[in-house]
Amino acid sequence: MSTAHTATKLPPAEAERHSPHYELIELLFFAYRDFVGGADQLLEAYRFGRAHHRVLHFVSRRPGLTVAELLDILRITKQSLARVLRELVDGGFVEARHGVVDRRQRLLHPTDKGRRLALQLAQLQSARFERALAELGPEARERAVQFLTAMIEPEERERVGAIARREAPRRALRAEA
Amino acid sequence: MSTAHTATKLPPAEAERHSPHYELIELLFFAYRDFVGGADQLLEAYRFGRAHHRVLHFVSRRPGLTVAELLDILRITKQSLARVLRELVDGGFVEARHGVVDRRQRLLHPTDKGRRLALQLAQLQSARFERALAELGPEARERAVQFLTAMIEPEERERVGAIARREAPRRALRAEA
DNA sequence: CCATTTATGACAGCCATATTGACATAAATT
DNA sequence: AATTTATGTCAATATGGCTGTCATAAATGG
Repeated sequence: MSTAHTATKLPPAEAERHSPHYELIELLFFAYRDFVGGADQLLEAYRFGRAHHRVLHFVSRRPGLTVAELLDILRITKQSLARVLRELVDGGFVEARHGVVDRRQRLLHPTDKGRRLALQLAQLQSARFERALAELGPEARERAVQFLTAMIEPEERERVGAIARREAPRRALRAEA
Repeated sequence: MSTAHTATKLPPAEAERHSPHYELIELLFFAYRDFVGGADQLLEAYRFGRAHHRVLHFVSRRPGLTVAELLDILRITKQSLARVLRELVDGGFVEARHGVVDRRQRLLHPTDKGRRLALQLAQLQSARFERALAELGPEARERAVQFLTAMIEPEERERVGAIARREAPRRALRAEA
Protein backbone atom coordinates (compact mmCIF):
# COMPACT_ATOMS: atom_id res chain seq x y z
CA MET A 1 0.00 0.00 0.00
CA SER A 2 2.10 2.83 -1.25
CA THR A 3 4.82 1.38 0.88
CA ALA A 4 8.41 1.11 -0.27
CA HIS A 5 10.03 -0.06 2.86
CA THR A 6 13.28 -0.63 1.12
CA ALA A 7 16.03 1.68 2.23
CA THR A 8 15.44 4.30 -0.46
CA LYS A 9 14.86 7.93 0.30
CA LEU A 10 11.07 7.55 0.58
CA PRO A 11 9.59 10.64 -1.06
CA PRO A 12 7.17 11.97 1.58
CA ALA A 13 4.17 11.41 -0.71
CA GLU A 14 1.57 14.13 -0.70
CA ALA A 15 -1.16 12.31 1.16
CA GLU A 16 0.33 10.05 3.76
CA ARG A 17 3.13 7.59 3.47
CA HIS A 18 2.27 5.42 6.45
CA SER A 19 -0.26 2.70 6.28
CA PRO A 20 -3.52 4.19 7.58
CA HIS A 21 -4.56 3.81 11.20
CA TYR A 22 -7.14 1.16 10.39
CA GLU A 23 -7.41 -0.05 13.92
CA LEU A 24 -8.24 3.39 15.27
CA ILE A 25 -10.65 4.11 12.43
CA GLU A 26 -12.59 0.96 13.17
CA LEU A 27 -12.48 1.30 16.92
CA LEU A 28 -13.92 4.79 16.68
CA PHE A 29 -16.63 3.55 14.36
CA PHE A 30 -17.69 0.79 16.73
CA ALA A 31 -17.27 2.90 19.85
CA TYR A 32 -19.52 5.58 18.44
CA ARG A 33 -22.07 3.04 17.31
CA ASP A 34 -22.35 1.64 20.81
CA PHE A 35 -22.28 5.12 22.29
CA VAL A 36 -25.39 6.25 20.43
CA GLY A 37 -27.01 2.83 20.35
CA GLY A 38 -28.15 2.82 23.95
CA ALA A 39 -29.77 6.22 23.72
CA ASP A 40 -31.52 5.27 20.49
CA GLN A 41 -33.34 2.48 22.26
CA LEU A 42 -34.60 4.71 25.01
CA LEU A 43 -35.65 7.33 22.48
CA GLU A 44 -37.78 4.82 20.63
CA ALA A 45 -40.16 4.69 23.56
CA TYR A 46 -40.90 8.36 22.91
CA ARG A 47 -40.91 7.88 19.15
CA PHE A 48 -38.01 10.26 18.96
CA GLY A 49 -34.84 9.87 16.94
CA ARG A 50 -31.28 11.04 17.29
CA ALA A 51 -32.19 14.43 15.98
CA HIS A 52 -34.57 14.97 18.88
CA HIS A 53 -31.91 13.80 21.28
CA ARG A 54 -29.36 16.28 20.02
CA VAL A 55 -31.78 19.17 20.21
CA LEU A 56 -33.02 18.23 23.65
CA HIS A 57 -29.47 17.74 24.83
CA PHE A 58 -28.19 21.13 23.82
CA VAL A 59 -31.34 22.91 24.92
CA SER A 60 -30.96 21.30 28.33
CA ARG A 61 -27.31 22.15 28.48
CA ARG A 62 -27.80 25.73 27.44
CA PRO A 63 -31.25 26.87 28.48
CA GLY A 64 -32.13 30.06 26.68
CA LEU A 65 -30.37 29.00 23.51
CA THR A 66 -31.70 30.68 20.40
CA VAL A 67 -32.71 28.82 17.27
CA ALA A 68 -29.79 30.34 15.38
CA GLU A 69 -27.28 29.18 17.97
CA LEU A 70 -28.72 25.72 17.90
CA LEU A 71 -28.45 25.60 14.12
CA ASP A 72 -24.85 26.67 14.42
CA ILE A 73 -24.07 23.92 16.90
CA LEU A 74 -25.86 21.18 15.04
CA ARG A 75 -24.85 22.35 11.58
CA ILE A 76 -28.15 21.47 10.05
CA THR A 77 -30.63 23.65 8.22
CA LYS A 78 -33.53 25.52 9.71
CA GLN A 79 -35.93 23.23 7.94
CA SER A 80 -34.33 20.12 9.33
CA LEU A 81 -34.51 21.54 12.81
CA ALA A 82 -38.07 22.76 12.42
CA ARG A 83 -39.81 19.44 12.58
CA VAL A 84 -37.95 17.96 15.52
CA LEU A 85 -38.16 21.18 17.45
CA ARG A 86 -41.89 21.40 16.84
CA GLU A 87 -42.34 17.83 17.99
CA LEU A 88 -40.35 18.49 21.13
CA VAL A 89 -42.41 21.60 21.85
CA ASP A 90 -45.67 19.83 21.07
CA GLY A 91 -44.70 16.96 23.32
CA GLY A 92 -43.95 19.35 26.13
CA PHE A 93 -40.23 18.67 26.34
CA VAL A 94 -39.06 22.09 25.22
CA GLU A 95 -40.63 25.49 25.45
CA ALA A 96 -39.78 28.68 23.65
CA ARG A 97 -40.01 32.03 25.36
CA HIS A 98 -39.74 35.08 23.24
CA GLY A 99 -36.79 37.30 24.03
CA VAL A 100 -37.28 40.59 25.82
CA VAL A 101 -34.17 42.27 24.49
CA ASP A 102 -34.82 40.99 21.01
CA ARG A 103 -38.40 39.90 20.66
CA ARG A 104 -37.81 38.05 17.40
CA GLN A 105 -35.78 35.42 19.13
CA ARG A 106 -37.23 32.26 20.54
CA LEU A 107 -35.21 31.34 23.57
CA LEU A 108 -35.41 27.60 24.02
CA HIS A 109 -35.78 26.01 27.41
CA PRO A 110 -36.32 22.46 28.55
CA THR A 111 -39.44 21.78 30.58
CA ASP A 112 -39.16 19.61 33.69
CA LYS A 113 -40.21 16.69 31.57
CA GLY A 114 -37.59 17.57 28.98
CA ARG A 115 -34.92 17.94 31.61
CA ARG A 116 -35.74 14.55 33.04
CA LEU A 117 -35.48 12.84 29.66
CA ALA A 118 -32.30 14.70 28.79
CA LEU A 119 -30.76 13.68 32.09
CA GLN A 120 -31.76 10.09 31.63
CA LEU A 121 -30.17 10.01 28.20
CA ALA A 122 -27.03 11.73 29.44
CA GLN A 123 -26.75 9.25 32.28
CA LEU A 124 -27.02 6.39 29.87
CA GLN A 125 -24.17 7.67 27.75
CA SER A 126 -22.26 8.80 30.79
CA ALA A 127 -22.42 5.32 32.27
CA ARG A 128 -20.49 4.06 29.27
CA PHE A 129 -17.77 6.61 29.87
CA GLU A 130 -17.85 5.81 33.57
CA ARG A 131 -17.30 2.13 32.94
CA ALA A 132 -14.61 2.76 30.36
CA LEU A 133 -12.73 5.15 32.60
CA ALA A 134 -12.94 2.74 35.49
CA GLU A 135 -11.19 0.15 33.37
CA LEU A 136 -8.37 2.51 32.66
CA GLY A 137 -6.18 4.44 35.01
CA PRO A 138 -7.02 7.47 37.14
CA GLU A 139 -5.76 9.83 34.47
CA ALA A 140 -7.97 8.29 31.83
CA ARG A 141 -10.56 11.03 31.96
CA GLU A 142 -8.16 13.82 31.38
CA ARG A 143 -6.48 11.87 28.60
CA ALA A 144 -9.77 11.12 26.93
CA VAL A 145 -10.63 14.81 26.95
CA GLN A 146 -7.28 15.61 25.39
CA PHE A 147 -7.57 12.93 22.77
CA LEU A 148 -11.10 13.82 21.74
CA THR A 149 -10.27 17.50 21.67
CA ALA A 150 -7.29 16.80 19.43
CA MET A 151 -9.60 14.95 17.06
CA ILE A 152 -11.75 18.03 16.55
CA GLU A 153 -10.99 20.59 13.87
CA PRO A 154 -8.70 23.15 15.50
CA GLU A 155 -10.88 26.07 14.43
CA GLU A 156 -13.86 24.38 16.04
CA ARG A 157 -12.31 23.63 19.36
CA GLU A 158 -12.93 26.93 21.04
CA ARG A 159 -16.59 26.97 20.14
CA VAL A 160 -17.03 23.36 21.15
CA GLY A 161 -15.15 23.90 24.36
CA ALA A 162 -17.37 26.82 25.24
CA ILE A 163 -20.41 24.61 24.93
CA ALA A 164 -18.88 21.65 26.68
CA ARG A 165 -17.63 23.72 29.58
CA ARG A 166 -20.99 25.46 29.59
CA GLU A 167 -19.70 28.95 29.42
CA ALA A 168 -22.00 31.90 29.07
CA PRO A 169 -22.96 32.57 25.47
CA ARG A 170 -20.73 35.20 23.90
CA ARG A 171 -23.80 37.23 23.03
CA ALA A 172 -24.67 39.97 25.48
CA LEU A 173 -27.44 39.84 28.01
CA ARG A 174 -30.67 38.35 26.86
CA ALA A 175 -33.58 38.83 29.16
CA GLU A 176 -36.60 36.79 28.36
CA ALA A 177 -40.27 36.60 29.07
CA MET B 1 -33.18 16.94 38.00
CA SER B 2 -34.28 14.30 40.47
CA THR B 3 -31.91 16.04 42.83
CA ALA B 4 -32.41 16.48 46.53
CA HIS B 5 -29.26 18.27 47.34
CA THR B 6 -30.22 18.80 50.90
CA ALA B 7 -27.96 17.04 53.34
CA THR B 8 -29.96 13.82 53.45
CA LYS B 9 -28.44 10.42 53.07
CA LEU B 10 -28.41 10.47 49.24
CA PRO B 11 -29.32 6.92 48.31
CA PRO B 12 -26.82 5.81 45.67
CA ALA B 13 -29.52 5.96 43.00
CA GLU B 14 -29.79 3.07 40.59
CA ALA B 15 -28.71 4.94 37.52
CA GLU B 16 -25.83 7.21 38.34
CA ARG B 17 -25.35 9.57 41.20
CA HIS B 18 -22.63 11.70 39.65
CA SER B 19 -23.37 14.50 37.33
CA PRO B 20 -23.07 13.10 33.81
CA HIS B 21 -19.87 13.44 31.83
CA TYR B 22 -21.29 16.17 29.65
CA GLU B 23 -17.92 17.31 28.44
CA LEU B 24 -16.97 13.87 27.17
CA ILE B 25 -20.37 13.29 25.61
CA GLU B 26 -20.11 16.49 23.64
CA LEU B 27 -16.48 16.07 22.69
CA LEU B 28 -17.21 12.64 21.29
CA PHE B 29 -20.15 14.03 19.36
CA PHE B 30 -18.07 16.75 17.75
CA ALA B 31 -15.03 14.57 17.24
CA TYR B 32 -17.08 12.00 15.40
CA ARG B 33 -18.79 14.62 13.33
CA ASP B 34 -15.45 15.95 12.13
CA PHE B 35 -14.12 12.44 11.70
CA VAL B 36 -16.79 11.44 9.20
CA GLY B 37 -17.19 14.90 7.73
CA GLY B 38 -14.06 14.84 5.65
CA ALA B 39 -14.84 11.52 4.06
CA ASP B 40 -18.39 12.61 3.31
CA GLN B 41 -17.08 15.38 1.11
CA LEU B 42 -14.88 13.09 -0.91
CA LEU B 43 -17.70 10.60 -1.26
CA GLU B 44 -19.98 13.22 -2.75
CA ALA B 45 -17.81 13.32 -5.85
CA TYR B 46 -18.77 9.71 -6.46
CA ARG B 47 -22.38 10.30 -5.41
CA PHE B 48 -21.85 7.86 -2.61
CA GLY B 49 -22.90 8.21 0.99
CA ARG B 50 -21.62 6.93 4.28
CA ALA B 51 -23.27 3.60 3.74
CA HIS B 52 -21.16 3.04 0.65
CA HIS B 53 -18.07 4.06 2.55
CA ARG B 54 -18.66 1.55 5.31
CA VAL B 55 -19.26 -1.28 2.89
CA LEU B 56 -16.25 -0.40 0.76
CA HIS B 57 -14.11 -0.05 3.83
CA PHE B 58 -14.86 -3.45 5.30
CA VAL B 59 -14.76 -5.19 1.93
CA SER B 60 -11.31 -3.70 1.37
CA ARG B 61 -10.19 -4.65 4.80
CA ARG B 62 -11.44 -8.19 4.57
CA PRO B 63 -11.48 -9.26 0.96
CA GLY B 64 -13.58 -12.36 0.55
CA LEU B 65 -16.08 -11.24 3.15
CA THR B 66 -19.51 -12.80 2.74
CA VAL B 67 -22.72 -10.82 2.68
CA ALA B 68 -23.79 -12.34 5.99
CA GLU B 69 -20.55 -11.32 7.68
CA LEU B 70 -20.89 -7.83 6.36
CA LEU B 71 -24.43 -7.58 7.68
CA ASP B 72 -23.20 -8.75 11.03
CA ILE B 73 -20.47 -6.12 11.12
CA LEU B 74 -22.64 -3.26 9.98
CA ARG B 75 -25.72 -4.34 11.88
CA ILE B 76 -28.07 -3.31 9.18
CA THR B 77 -30.61 -5.36 7.31
CA LYS B 78 -30.10 -7.21 4.09
CA GLN B 79 -32.37 -4.79 2.32
CA SER B 80 -30.45 -1.78 3.50
CA LEU B 81 -27.24 -3.31 2.29
CA ALA B 82 -28.69 -4.41 -1.05
CA ARG B 83 -28.80 -1.03 -2.74
CA VAL B 84 -25.41 0.27 -1.70
CA LEU B 85 -23.77 -3.01 -2.50
CA ARG B 86 -25.40 -3.10 -5.91
CA GLU B 87 -24.28 0.45 -6.61
CA LEU B 88 -20.73 -0.39 -5.59
CA VAL B 89 -20.73 -3.46 -7.80
CA ASP B 90 -22.31 -1.58 -10.71
CA GLY B 91 -19.77 1.20 -10.34
CA GLY B 92 -16.95 -1.31 -10.46
CA PHE B 93 -15.71 -0.74 -6.91
CA VAL B 94 -16.58 -4.14 -5.54
CA GLU B 95 -16.95 -7.50 -7.16
CA ALA B 96 -18.58 -10.66 -5.90
CA ARG B 97 -17.17 -14.06 -6.67
CA HIS B 98 -19.24 -17.04 -5.84
CA GLY B 99 -17.73 -19.40 -3.31
CA VAL B 100 -16.31 -22.70 -4.37
CA VAL B 101 -16.75 -24.44 -1.05
CA ASP B 102 -20.25 -23.03 -0.67
CA ARG B 103 -21.57 -21.80 -3.96
CA ARG B 104 -24.44 -19.87 -2.40
CA GLN B 105 -22.06 -17.37 -0.90
CA ARG B 106 -20.99 -14.21 -2.62
CA LEU B 107 -17.49 -13.44 -1.52
CA LEU B 108 -16.94 -9.72 -1.79
CA HIS B 109 -13.74 -8.23 -3.07
CA PRO B 110 -12.64 -4.70 -3.84
CA THR B 111 -11.52 -4.00 -7.38
CA ASP B 112 -8.39 -1.95 -7.93
CA LYS B 113 -10.59 1.08 -8.32
CA GLY B 114 -12.39 0.21 -5.10
CA ARG B 115 -9.12 -0.32 -3.26
CA ARG B 116 -7.86 3.05 -4.39
CA LEU B 117 -10.95 4.85 -3.20
CA ALA B 118 -10.97 2.95 0.08
CA LEU B 119 -7.34 3.81 0.65
CA GLN B 120 -7.93 7.45 -0.13
CA LEU B 121 -10.78 7.59 2.37
CA ALA B 122 -8.79 5.76 5.00
CA GLN B 123 -5.88 8.15 4.53
CA LEU B 124 -8.19 11.08 4.99
CA GLN B 125 -9.47 9.80 8.30
CA SER B 126 -6.07 8.54 9.26
CA ALA B 127 -4.58 11.97 8.78
CA ARG B 128 -6.89 13.26 11.48
CA PHE B 129 -5.63 10.63 13.89
CA GLU B 130 -2.09 11.34 12.81
CA ARG B 131 -2.44 15.01 13.58
CA ALA B 132 -4.20 14.37 16.87
CA LEU B 133 -1.59 11.87 18.01
CA ALA B 134 1.22 14.21 17.06
CA GLU B 135 -0.28 16.80 19.37
CA LEU B 136 -0.25 14.38 22.23
CA GLY B 137 2.56 12.31 23.64
CA PRO B 138 4.28 9.27 22.16
CA GLU B 139 2.00 6.94 24.07
CA ALA B 140 -1.10 8.58 22.72
CA ARG B 141 -1.78 5.93 20.12
CA GLU B 142 -1.76 3.07 22.55
CA ARG B 143 -3.90 5.05 24.96
CA ALA B 144 -6.41 5.93 22.28
CA VAL B 145 -6.72 2.27 21.37
CA GLN B 146 -7.33 1.41 25.00
CA PHE B 147 -9.84 4.16 25.52
CA LEU B 148 -11.83 3.41 22.39
CA THR B 149 -11.78 -0.29 23.12
CA ALA B 150 -13.08 0.37 26.61
CA MET B 151 -15.94 2.34 25.10
CA ILE B 152 -17.13 -0.65 23.09
CA GLU B 153 -19.58 -3.17 24.51
CA PRO B 154 -17.46 -5.83 26.22
CA GLU B 155 -19.17 -8.66 24.36
CA GLU B 156 -18.41 -6.92 21.09
CA ARG B 157 -14.76 -6.31 21.67
CA GLU B 158 -13.45 -9.63 20.56
CA ARG B 159 -15.32 -9.55 17.31
CA VAL B 160 -14.36 -5.94 16.65
CA GLY B 161 -10.77 -6.63 17.55
CA ALA B 162 -10.67 -9.52 15.11
CA ILE B 163 -11.73 -7.20 12.33
CA ALA B 164 -9.51 -4.33 13.36
CA ARG B 165 -6.46 -6.51 13.72
CA ARG B 166 -7.45 -8.16 10.47
CA GLU B 167 -7.38 -11.69 11.69
CA ALA B 168 -8.52 -14.56 9.53
CA PRO B 169 -12.26 -15.06 9.65
CA ARG B 170 -13.27 -17.67 12.17
CA ARG B 171 -15.02 -19.59 9.47
CA ALA B 172 -12.99 -22.36 7.90
CA LEU B 173 -11.34 -22.24 4.54
CA ARG B 174 -13.30 -20.68 1.77
CA ALA B 175 -11.98 -21.19 -1.66
CA GLU B 176 -13.53 -19.03 -4.31
CA ALA B 177 -13.85 -18.79 -8.04
C1' DC C 1 -39.31 57.37 8.79
C1' DC C 2 -38.22 54.19 5.40
C1' DA C 3 -35.31 50.53 3.71
C1' DT C 4 -32.81 46.80 4.85
C1' DT C 5 -31.36 43.11 7.51
C1' DT C 6 -32.17 39.62 10.87
C1' DA C 7 -34.61 35.78 13.36
C1' DT C 8 -37.76 32.81 12.70
C1' DG C 9 -41.55 29.98 10.64
C1' DA C 10 -43.74 27.38 7.05
C1' DC C 11 -44.65 24.93 2.58
C1' DA C 12 -43.44 21.80 -1.23
C1' DG C 13 -40.61 18.50 -3.01
C1' DC C 14 -36.54 15.66 -3.07
C1' DC C 15 -32.83 12.28 -1.56
C1' DA C 16 -30.40 8.84 1.33
C1' DT C 17 -30.53 5.51 4.70
C1' DA C 18 -32.70 2.67 7.22
C1' DT C 19 -36.71 -0.36 8.68
C1' DT C 20 -40.29 -4.64 8.34
C1' DG C 21 -42.63 -8.24 6.06
C1' DA C 22 -43.33 -11.38 2.44
C1' DC C 23 -41.67 -14.25 -0.99
C1' DA C 24 -38.20 -16.62 -4.27
C1' DT C 25 -34.19 -19.44 -5.46
C1' DA C 26 -30.32 -22.22 -5.16
C1' DA C 27 -27.38 -24.85 -2.61
C1' DA C 28 -26.06 -27.26 1.53
C1' DT C 29 -27.32 -30.27 5.28
C1' DT C 30 -29.81 -33.78 7.74
C1' DA D 1 -36.82 -35.75 0.48
C1' DA D 2 -37.29 -32.21 3.79
C1' DT D 3 -35.22 -28.56 5.95
C1' DT D 4 -32.11 -24.98 6.65
C1' DT D 5 -29.02 -21.53 4.95
C1' DA D 6 -27.25 -17.67 1.97
C1' DT D 7 -28.80 -14.57 -0.73
C1' DG D 8 -31.89 -11.60 -3.60
C1' DT D 9 -36.03 -8.89 -4.45
C1' DC D 10 -40.38 -6.32 -4.00
C1' DA D 11 -43.41 -3.13 -1.59
C1' DA D 12 -44.35 0.01 1.84
C1' DT D 13 -42.80 3.07 5.47
C1' DA D 14 -40.03 6.17 8.64
C1' DT D 15 -36.44 9.38 9.63
C1' DG D 16 -33.43 12.91 8.91
C1' DG D 17 -31.43 15.43 6.08
C1' DC D 18 -31.46 18.79 1.85
C1' DT D 19 -32.94 23.05 -1.44
C1' DG D 20 -35.89 26.64 -2.78
C1' DT D 21 -39.38 29.90 -1.97
C1' DC D 22 -42.16 32.90 0.55
C1' DA D 23 -43.92 35.31 4.80
C1' DT D 24 -43.71 37.98 9.07
C1' DA D 25 -42.16 40.54 12.74
C1' DA D 26 -38.73 43.02 14.81
C1' DA D 27 -34.32 45.36 14.86
C1' DT D 28 -31.17 48.47 12.73
C1' DG D 29 -29.06 51.94 9.76
C1' DG D 30 -29.35 55.91 6.90
